[in-house]
Amino acid sequence: MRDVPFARRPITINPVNSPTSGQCEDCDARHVGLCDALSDEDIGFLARVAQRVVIPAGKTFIEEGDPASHFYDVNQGNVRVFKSLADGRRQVTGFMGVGDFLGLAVSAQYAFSAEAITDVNLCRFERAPLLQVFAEFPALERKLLDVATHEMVIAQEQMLLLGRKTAIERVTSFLMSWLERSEPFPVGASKPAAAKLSLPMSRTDLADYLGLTIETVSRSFSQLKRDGLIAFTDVHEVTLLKPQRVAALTAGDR
Amino acid sequence: MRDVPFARRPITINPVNSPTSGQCEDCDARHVGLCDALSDEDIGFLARVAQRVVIPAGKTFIEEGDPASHFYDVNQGNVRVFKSLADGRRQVTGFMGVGDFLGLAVSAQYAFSAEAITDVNLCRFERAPLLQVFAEFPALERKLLDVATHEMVIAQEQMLLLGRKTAIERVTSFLMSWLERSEPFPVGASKPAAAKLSLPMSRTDLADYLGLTIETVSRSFSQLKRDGLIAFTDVHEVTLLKPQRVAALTAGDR
DNA sequence: CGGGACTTTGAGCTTTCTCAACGATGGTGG
DNA sequence: CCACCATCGTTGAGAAAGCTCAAAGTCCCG
Repeated sequence: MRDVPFARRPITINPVNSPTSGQCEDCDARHVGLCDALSDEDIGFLARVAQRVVIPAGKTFIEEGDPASHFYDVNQGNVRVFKSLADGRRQVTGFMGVGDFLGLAVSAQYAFSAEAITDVNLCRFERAPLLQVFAEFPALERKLLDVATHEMVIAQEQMLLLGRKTAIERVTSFLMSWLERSEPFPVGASKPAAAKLSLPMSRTDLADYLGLTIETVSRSFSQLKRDGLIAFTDVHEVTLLKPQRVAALTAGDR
Repeated sequence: MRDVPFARRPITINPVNSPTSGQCEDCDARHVGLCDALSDEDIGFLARVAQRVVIPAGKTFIEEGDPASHFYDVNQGNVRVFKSLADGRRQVTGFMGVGDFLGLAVSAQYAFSAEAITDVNLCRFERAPLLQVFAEFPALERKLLDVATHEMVIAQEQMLLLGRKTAIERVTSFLMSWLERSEPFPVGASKPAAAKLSLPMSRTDLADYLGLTIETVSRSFSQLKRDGLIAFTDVHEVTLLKPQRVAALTAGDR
């Protein structure tokens, strides 16, 4: 399912948008991100202007420079957001998951591209109708400001990583932040034990996210393996054997 | 005036905050950024909760990790925003100027530090009162969302620079983006002639912004000088002799 | 079982960094 | 008013981290 190369599966659009909130009940993103700002009574007004969209793995659904006609909210799966240079160099600016909001743009064009890493379920919103809902529910706009602010904090952290950290620091920093995202609530456990993580993205994605080459990413992983800090069960599944020692290599903020 | 090293001049606070809009009339930031969202009639309600603050060059006025008690709006001068690692490595995440808004934070602590590059005039807002004004004037909150979104676009561009561009590309990219900021309205002139730019920040600031060392920044400038693309009248004043040829070196977006 | 895509490992190279010295500039005090 | 000193910026030479190129290994599917 994941990463079916050049899948020919078409984008699926579910046009059934009842004004009831029924369709949101079983959504993984119901209580995170934007949607969390609305009560069960109000969520229907947002759902009414939403289109459920399924994007097959590998598919580009936002193209840098294209008219910024839609907003997206991720319900399921993982997305890479990136910018490219004319000669093909690429910078992944973030990996988006459940509850993340995509497509914020001041200008009329998207400033970035977005591709499905895994098969992805999205809610797609047209610009104008969504802005109308915002006008009716200020809580949405406030939430969006929170989201944007939080993204800014993450972006600054990433600039620090890209501008000033070594390869090993970048890789371990990524592992720890990905761990945090995977386990929003690390219950108890002052001495965190081993943690298994799924890494849906390719080494290329990772390299382009960390400002490295795939070879350097691979060598960094190998070094961490040799040192007994991590172990791979699968290329896309890593276990942090010594999370604290991994964390110690991240060169965290002062 | 600029860069008085370790100035002992104290922070000046002007407590006179009349509820009239009078004090905003001659402010350089009146019609940019946040304040631009309010009419002359309404601006007084914002001014009422503002404190005018003067920060001497070199002074840190936001410290990473401190309680995020205030917001700031730059009225005059330049500010560097940065994050640091425990061992002193520093990443400047942005240079802020007139009309820029500072201090957005989701968490209770600032995620970054801010220092005055030149002497700086700020409007300082306490958290709670400002949020109240936001509640009364939704246009402010919307504007803030625009601002945050725009900052996100700039941050993504900077990640691309830090992760994927060469030294010369970083320096020329910086020059062109600084040029854009200095001349928000490049009237006419399809063939832009030479443009003189003020670079208030130090080479260290620049290096920490571009993810380079000061030596590499210096060498890049020297190369551009040798090639006849730029010329320095002063260390902090550069003239782009061939803006288009400089632009050609930036490896812009595809 | 074979082929293609992805990942890992190795060897040599390039860009940028580090260390060092020199030069310029501006503020201060004699 | 000028000389000195501290700070900042420039230039050079050698070192190193990470990149490029190459080849071998792995895994998933058909």
